[in-house]
Amino acid sequence: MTADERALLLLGLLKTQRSHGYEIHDFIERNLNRIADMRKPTAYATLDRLAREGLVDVATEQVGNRPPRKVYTVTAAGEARFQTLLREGLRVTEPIRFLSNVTVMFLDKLPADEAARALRDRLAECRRLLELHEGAPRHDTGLGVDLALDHYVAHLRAECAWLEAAIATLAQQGPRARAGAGRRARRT
Amino acid sequence: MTADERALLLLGLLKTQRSHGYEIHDFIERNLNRIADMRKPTAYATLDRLAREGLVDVATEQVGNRPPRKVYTVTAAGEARFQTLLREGLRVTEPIRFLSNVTVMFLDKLPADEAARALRDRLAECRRLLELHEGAPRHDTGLGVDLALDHYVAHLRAECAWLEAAIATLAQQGPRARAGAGRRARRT
DNA sequence: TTTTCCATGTAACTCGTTACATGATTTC
DNA sequence: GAAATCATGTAACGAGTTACATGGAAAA
Repeated sequence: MTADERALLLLGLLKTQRSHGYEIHDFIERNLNRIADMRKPTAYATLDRLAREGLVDVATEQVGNRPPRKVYTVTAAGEARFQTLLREGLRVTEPIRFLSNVTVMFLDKLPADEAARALRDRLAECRRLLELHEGAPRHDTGLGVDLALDHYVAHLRAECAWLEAAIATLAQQGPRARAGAGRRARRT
Repeated sequence: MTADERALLLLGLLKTQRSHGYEIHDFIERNLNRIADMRKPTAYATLDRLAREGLVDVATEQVGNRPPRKVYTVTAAGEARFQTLLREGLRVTEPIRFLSNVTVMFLDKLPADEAARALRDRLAECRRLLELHEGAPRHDTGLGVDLALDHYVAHLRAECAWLEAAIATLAQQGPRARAGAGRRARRT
């Protein structure tokens, strides 16, 4: 998980609901453990950084005799940054890796047509790679390497299939439900 | 890529063919770029570490007027470590991630029955996770999070399918072709 | 002639993790 | 009374990346 992915994640969560370090870290650990993973000091440090960059506002709140909380709210600049990071996330292509789960989880925060275009681009790229590797001549590098390439191709196929489904889903839901409709469960 | 994965990768490659830093890094960059990714200083540093730990032997060789090469060979200890690392790699389960590509590429270096058992275990775990997430009640966390979980499930499915195929492949090839049969192409 | 290749590294920098610190409060 | 929860961090450590250094040879 890169620094940008962390910023994207925290901004996205805070956008939906203002929160403080302890709670947001807890939420990620409990509900998003299959999608993301962030240690506590990293969460606090990232929030701090976001505040220094003016992407979030801080307000100290006291509840009963509990330790005071630093509650963060996304600023206009933060909102803008979120949009940028989300768009950048859609362009990232690293060897081995596919679309970042963090990017995916905020796809509905993008205008439907833009998300659709980005996903179609990824799909095209994905299919290109698939063609490239599916029938590709294997260097005589051993059965294990072949299995590893199969492994790669298998996940490439999964990515393609998911992209197709995601495009369809967004096409249905996108035009109706507008961005910002996401609510996340908090025991609060 | 963890330090263990790097050690596994280099030991595995050196096992097949003795080599030096420049060549081995070049090989990874050219032929394994979909499976692994290692910077040059990291490659050199790792080789150095392996040497200090007695897992490889070093021999300086001169070819013509070229800069001298430090050619590495796997020792008995290195062979043992390779086996350990490979077995450990099969047990690693991290959130988000699946079987490491580096582990996969050396699967044929394991006794067929042991590899089969490990893969069947992974398959069981994979199916368990799939059941857990496939029809799982989605917290009301927004369309994007749903897509991210779909994404996870899609790759989980791919992993299951690949595991089944890999088990079948190893069952056919394993008993006949013995370990150490891997050859990798070098322009040398 | 300039660029790229061969071949090995060092140094500085960035960054994240682990472990620790603090202190009140609630639960077992 | 002990342990876990709430809440925020600091400090030390380890580890990897980028940029830089060196220097001859071959290719463009």
